[in-house]
Amino acid sequence: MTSLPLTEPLTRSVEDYLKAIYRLSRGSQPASTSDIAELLGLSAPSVSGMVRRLSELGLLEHVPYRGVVLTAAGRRVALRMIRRHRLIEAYLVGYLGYSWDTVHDEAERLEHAVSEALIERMALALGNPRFDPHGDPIPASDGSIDELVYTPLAEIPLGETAEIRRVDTSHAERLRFLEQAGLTPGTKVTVREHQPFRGPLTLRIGAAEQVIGHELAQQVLCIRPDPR
Amino acid sequence: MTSLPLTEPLTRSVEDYLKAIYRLSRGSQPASTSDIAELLGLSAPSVSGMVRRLSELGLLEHVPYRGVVLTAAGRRVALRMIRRHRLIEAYLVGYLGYSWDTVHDEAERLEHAVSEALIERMALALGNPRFDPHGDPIPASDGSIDELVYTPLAEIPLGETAEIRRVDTSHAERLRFLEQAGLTPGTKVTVREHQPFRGPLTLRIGAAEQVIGHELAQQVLCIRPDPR
DNA sequence: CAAAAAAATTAGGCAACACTAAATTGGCAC
DNA sequence: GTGCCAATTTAGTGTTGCCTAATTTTTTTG
Repeated sequence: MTSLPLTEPLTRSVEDYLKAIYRLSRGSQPASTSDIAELLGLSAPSVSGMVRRLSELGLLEHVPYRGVVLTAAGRRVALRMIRRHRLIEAYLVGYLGYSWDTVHDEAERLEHAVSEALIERMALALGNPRFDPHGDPIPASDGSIDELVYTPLAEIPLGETAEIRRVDTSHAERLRFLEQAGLTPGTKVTVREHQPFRGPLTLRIGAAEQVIGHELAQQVLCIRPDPR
Repeated sequence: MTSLPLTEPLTRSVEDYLKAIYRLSRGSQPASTSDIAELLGLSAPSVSGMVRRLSELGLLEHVPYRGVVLTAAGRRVALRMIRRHRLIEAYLVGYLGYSWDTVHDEAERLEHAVSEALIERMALALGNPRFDPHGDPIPASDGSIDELVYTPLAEIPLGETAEIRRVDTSHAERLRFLEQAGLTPGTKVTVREHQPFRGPLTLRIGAAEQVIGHELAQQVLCIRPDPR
């Protein structure tokens, strides 16, 4: 069975739902109505209604009261949106002087308006990058994506040096803090101290020391020099 | 009386209506319902309905059965959209390798999605251009625009040499023809022949000769070396 | 200037998407 | 295993923005 070309143009709303569901069902857990509502800032009944429509469109499968999983067609759309979003972010930072804490909102709107042709031109201008400014992988045009497995900075053992590869937040203030602290992809950090009970970590970054909270350190993803 | 800040975000539709009405009421003629419908590809009743809403929002004034004129607030919105559209066109041609016949559709979608900040960054990258690739003037951020008066190529007297400054169409095929014929802004052309009754013109462009129809020649706008 | 044609408006609907309030279902505690 | 709480769905509404059909107004024309 070949995948249907999916001719009808999708609305912004539909694209946002699919993207949200994709994010929520990584690990192939079904996404729950309330999680989707939470992520999109909508009421649960709105989500219920849209979920029915999307399942009628063949973009997802819905088991009532159980949750929602994307179909292949739905996943294709979601990955296309993620590709657009991340390439737009990369382009805005690379060519238009945006900082990594301000690109998200702009990309969030542009991703729905941009043509396939424009996306490919941006990709070309950037040299087909594989990661966006936050270190998030950019899906290829065929929908393939390499989700690498990283270790959260919060879980790096005391004394070890790790290299930051990805920052898993789009919250502007956090990103600004991280940048000012020097905690950006590509940087090497050593864990100097780590208070118990989800307490703060003290890091050495080059010559400087920096303290950050446990929660934030969960969102800073690293590779370890000798992985275990 | 100061101009109200107009806080509410406008929809794509509203922005398109205001842009269309602005275009139609140059020369300060009121725009008719059917002209708006024609330009936007909508039915007349749809336009009637939207016109009422827009007049309630204070964006235009409507005299029933007579037509529609933008208010200062409406004109401000229209000019902002036109600025966006033309800057986007200029940017896509200047930085992303678009040709002048393909930028229109892309800009038509992006103009609704782009932030003020992004527009200003594009303008900066381009060096605050005053004209887009078709020679259309780009309104300044304060809404000022210099609509220069040009002479259509169709009205240049026989034997005279004129310089093309602007091409008044967004029709892709026409633009492609004009480009291939060498009839782009900045080019000097001499009118060699002009058949009567809106017949074709024969032009000399550098060393080459080119015949174009009267209708198209109406859309190619020029300045005459010694105006009259 | 009256009748026909053209233009505009009103009336009545529909689809997408959001909401709140009310009903239903499922899982867990006891 | 019954009862309760949380999650979910259904019911009923509102807004935007489009449509067609019917009506009204304006313009044109013989």
